[in-house]
Amino acid sequence: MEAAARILEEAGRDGLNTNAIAARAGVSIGSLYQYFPNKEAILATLVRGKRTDLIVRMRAAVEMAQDLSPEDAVETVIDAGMMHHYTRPRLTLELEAMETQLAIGDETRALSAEMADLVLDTLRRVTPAAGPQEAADVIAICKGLISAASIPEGADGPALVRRCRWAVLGYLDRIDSRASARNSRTAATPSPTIQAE
Amino acid sequence: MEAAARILEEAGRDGLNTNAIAARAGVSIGSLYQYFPNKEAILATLVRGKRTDLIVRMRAAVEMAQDLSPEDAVETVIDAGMMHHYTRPRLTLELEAMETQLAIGDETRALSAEMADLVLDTLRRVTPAAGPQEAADVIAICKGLISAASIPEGADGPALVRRCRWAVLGYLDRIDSRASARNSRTAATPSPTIQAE
DNA sequence: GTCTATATTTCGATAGAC
DNA sequence: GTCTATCGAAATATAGAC
Repeated sequence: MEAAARILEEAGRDGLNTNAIAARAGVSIGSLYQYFPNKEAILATLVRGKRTDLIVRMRAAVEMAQDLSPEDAVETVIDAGMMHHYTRPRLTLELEAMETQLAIGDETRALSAEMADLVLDTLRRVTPAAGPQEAADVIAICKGLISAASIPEGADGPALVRRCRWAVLGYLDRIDSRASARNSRTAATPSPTIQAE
Repeated sequence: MEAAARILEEAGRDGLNTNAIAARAGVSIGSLYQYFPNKEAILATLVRGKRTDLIVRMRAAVEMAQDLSPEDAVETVIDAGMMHHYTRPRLTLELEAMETQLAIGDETRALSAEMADLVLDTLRRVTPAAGPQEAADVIAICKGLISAASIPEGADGPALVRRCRWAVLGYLDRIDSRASARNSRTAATPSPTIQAE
């Protein structure tokens, strides 16, 4: 697995083939096929490993964030997702690009659901009205910001976390305004930009 | 070009090969290679066409948005980006996934710069303190939300635009709070969650 | 269990007839 | 200009020796 990961980092997904993996691992192609039935199984194992790492980080962050203020809790969770990306950025990016072509759509959906579930509790501390849709949106927002930032490899970590935090809290604020505008007309300083439909 | 686009939509990037393109276009492989030097040229042409469409839409939206309120202007620009994605969603997704492996990184960077430039004027109407970084962030946020929404093909357009709008305006609000907190200590209701560093 | 050698397929690209 | 036929490379996977 580590051989495959290194090749992905050094040569990208175009340079990843079973011969290269076997050579990099110091075994023959025949031996490789004794441990994996085919190439896709290798990639799937790699993806699952990355996903497990993500879930572990997120669970730890959610756990740790319980003692913090709601806003700092959100930041802690964001930071966990970011560290996942920046631990091995190139590998993460390549694996993410390959996921769509790996016949493991069910696992992908399950991961999304678990991720949304994990962050939802933390989000609700800031915005009680938040639901699964908002959790998914927050994840999508952070993913978008993190991916965009890692394309030119200019990874200014702290600044990126800050901007993710702003985006997430800003988004949640809007949800909040919307929810309180719906529930009472005496909501404190409802944003004038929010319009009913 | 249309043959290649259709194959991408029907079979994805794995099913896209020069033989299939020629067959779908109703010509022989030999003829295909008289119009394109190699496969990459075909893909690059496809990507450039999509990009031109995006730029055209965005320019038109920015133009049209000038008469609207700042918030509605932002929404109009967001809507243009969304319509670009949803005109041929599968094709857009596949092309986006292929961009990174196409030796046209310069054009990609140029497009990002032009996109940021295009939206910046509109953003500044809401948040004068916005700069290139914020423009890039807003694009990344919308891209993240739109991509996430199109993975399960459940494209609820109006709801998605609304959530993009919230995310963007919420993010810009934070930038605003930060800018006014920096420029004057009498800023109206600075968010208590904003901390100086 | 691991190796070498190779079968098999796929695909990008070219040659040369018409 | 378009076609058929095919080359050549690369890559997945297997057979069978040791």
